[in-house]
Amino acid sequence: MPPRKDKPVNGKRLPSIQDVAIAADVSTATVSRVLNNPNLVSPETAEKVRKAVVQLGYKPNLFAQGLMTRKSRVLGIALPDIHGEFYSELLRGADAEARRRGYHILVGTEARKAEAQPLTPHNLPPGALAPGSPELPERSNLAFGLVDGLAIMITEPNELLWREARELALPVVVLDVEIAEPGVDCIMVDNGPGTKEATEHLLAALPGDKLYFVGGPRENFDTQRRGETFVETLRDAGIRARKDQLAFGRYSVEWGYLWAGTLLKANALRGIGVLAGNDEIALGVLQAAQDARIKVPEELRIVGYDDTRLASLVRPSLSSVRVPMAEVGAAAISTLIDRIAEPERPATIVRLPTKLVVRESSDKNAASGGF
Amino acid sequence: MPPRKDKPVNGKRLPSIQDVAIAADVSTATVSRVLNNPNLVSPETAEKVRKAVVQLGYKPNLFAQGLMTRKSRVLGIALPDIHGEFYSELLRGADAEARRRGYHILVGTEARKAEAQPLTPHNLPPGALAPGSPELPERSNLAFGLVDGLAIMITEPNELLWREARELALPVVVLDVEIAEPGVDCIMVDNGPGTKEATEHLLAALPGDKLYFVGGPRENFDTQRRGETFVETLRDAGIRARKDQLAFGRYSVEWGYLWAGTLLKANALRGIGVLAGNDEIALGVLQAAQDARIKVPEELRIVGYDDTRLASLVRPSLSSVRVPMAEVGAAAISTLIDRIAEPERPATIVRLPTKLVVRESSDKNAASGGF
DNA sequence: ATGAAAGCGCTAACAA
DNA sequence: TTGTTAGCGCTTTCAT
Repeated sequence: MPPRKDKPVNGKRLPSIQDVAIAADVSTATVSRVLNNPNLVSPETAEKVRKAVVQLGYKPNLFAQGLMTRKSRVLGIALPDIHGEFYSELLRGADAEARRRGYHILVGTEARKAEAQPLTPHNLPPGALAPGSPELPERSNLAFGLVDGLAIMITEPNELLWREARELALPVVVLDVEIAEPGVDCIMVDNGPGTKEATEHLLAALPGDKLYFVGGPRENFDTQRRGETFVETLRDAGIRARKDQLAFGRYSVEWGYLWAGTLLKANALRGIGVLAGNDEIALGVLQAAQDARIKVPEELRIVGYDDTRLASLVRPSLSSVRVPMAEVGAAAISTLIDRIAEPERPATIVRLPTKLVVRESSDKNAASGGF
Repeated sequence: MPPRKDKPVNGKRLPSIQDVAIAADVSTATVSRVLNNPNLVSPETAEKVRKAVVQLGYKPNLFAQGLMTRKSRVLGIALPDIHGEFYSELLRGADAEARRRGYHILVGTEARKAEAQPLTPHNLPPGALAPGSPELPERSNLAFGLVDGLAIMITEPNELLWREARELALPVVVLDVEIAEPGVDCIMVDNGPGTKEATEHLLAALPGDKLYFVGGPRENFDTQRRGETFVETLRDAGIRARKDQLAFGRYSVEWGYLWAGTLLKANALRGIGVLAGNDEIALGVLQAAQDARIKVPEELRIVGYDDTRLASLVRPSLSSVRVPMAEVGAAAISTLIDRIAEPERPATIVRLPTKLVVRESSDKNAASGGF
């Protein structure tokens, strides 16, 4: 066995499997076995090797390992933007599940704009998104090559992101949009139950024509689905929603405040009920009401969405539809790992339920605060 | 040249540098050069190669690349807990800076408990933390081997985490604690200015003996430093702080509410000023005041800390000391990348300033809201 | 300017 | 049970 050439890197050379093999007086194969398939090695040899491993402080080189096994135990997760409470919860759930199963998480923010060609949200026919244009070899923004799988969240039509992900020969799970492609699992928030519950909750106190849905961006899938369910629930109650009962804007306090302002001018903010697209919008409406001395919930009932920390911290506390973001993150990772283990299994769709949490902003008898 | 063995992985085999070389009718070395040192190759050859790269959709194998170069362009970041607005801001700043400089981020939550041996926060003598005990080869919780550098945030004494990081032959930058170790850069939040400013702001309206500091955990470095500066500022104003003017608990609304409750019982909540250890604590105090019909800011002045989104969204809006978390994250990444490029340069300490943002909770004339 | 060849550190047949 | 050997896909001398 020729002696290893000593090419020190960065000052100190880390011990390689060779060093361990020499120290333990065995072959590298045996060392490898001790680390990966201990049952193939006699207890005595294994012990010898382990001692050498500890003594030298040997850590397998993950690049070499990855080169051989094509596995890194790293999962990529691409979010539209890691801003705010919302995504941080998702990331938290994802990270917890990942570490539980011995994986690591590589985060990637998807900063690019949505592309010209919109992606149809529902039941996309397989192959419809097949690579068409010969893409330029631009440096990809996710370290795709290093990850064993990829979870991508698509909240708005974004063909480019999707295509890029699909061209990879990588297990992919998609969050927030249903893709009917074999082998692609989806994790969805089922906005239905929560939205229905919230709308009915408001209907219990107010006539259907006094109810408003104030959503986020019109392109946002969740806003779309929440708006639809809102309309359906009204219809089920015998009310056909007017166009002005649905509004779309942004997921921000400002937009909620603005929207409330326009109703205020028309003297129409009193005596109505509002289902907001998220908690920030709801808060904007709430603040506008407070500034106009309109009593919440007596004169104006408000229900937010997402049930972020904000909802339970403001006064009056905000009724809100709880969206289990941490669970979404965890489910994504869990599903991804399962698919890696079993690449050919049929695509699954996980649907996580939403649920109304009633607080003061829609019911003066609701328990205050949140603690 | 013997033909490559075709061992398809996961269905499809990705093109290797060999495939490109064959397609372009050059050697693999040339392909490599085109990708890494284009100036070493004639324009015509380069063009040929590029065409083949695009046509085959070739992406270099990052494991093989890492094995050779010992670089992955991935940076690890270990946070105590990725909960809440606070860390999500940090992560956001870090991710933005990382992608700006062509790196990716691997997140790792440090879930382990603080160890028995506490880590002295300031001016630790070099070598004091040298590896002493022969650690068990437990599976490390960060994919250390895959990252080019590591940013770790240490908010409380935690020798184990530190030692583990130091044993790696990895560039390390430490957040939130000063480590006097050669080659280790530190990113610090300079609590001084903001705390001083906030305390003086309160002193302008109230006598020093009516001021209280309600901190987070006693072990938390930031809470410690904020408390100290609070005391110093009072001293500079000629007031010697009583013990009961400093309180320590947790970084939560509940703790703030609780603390205010005890003062309330003693009928001592009116007419005082409170500097809270973070915004949640401040909010707890605020809510207690509201529940007790104590007017803020007229009868009770409150200043929070961190200036999270919460501060500008509650009513009355919360004065708060702004902590530039996104900048902290960005600085950590930036410093880390600089050190990777220049491993031997002297250790630097980056200090990011804090600054008081006055809102309604401490000054009734302050502009409302935040938008 | 280009190619041949030697590994980087590891795992996995295949032998023994 | 263990060792030998052949690569994984890439970069990088060293020749040419």
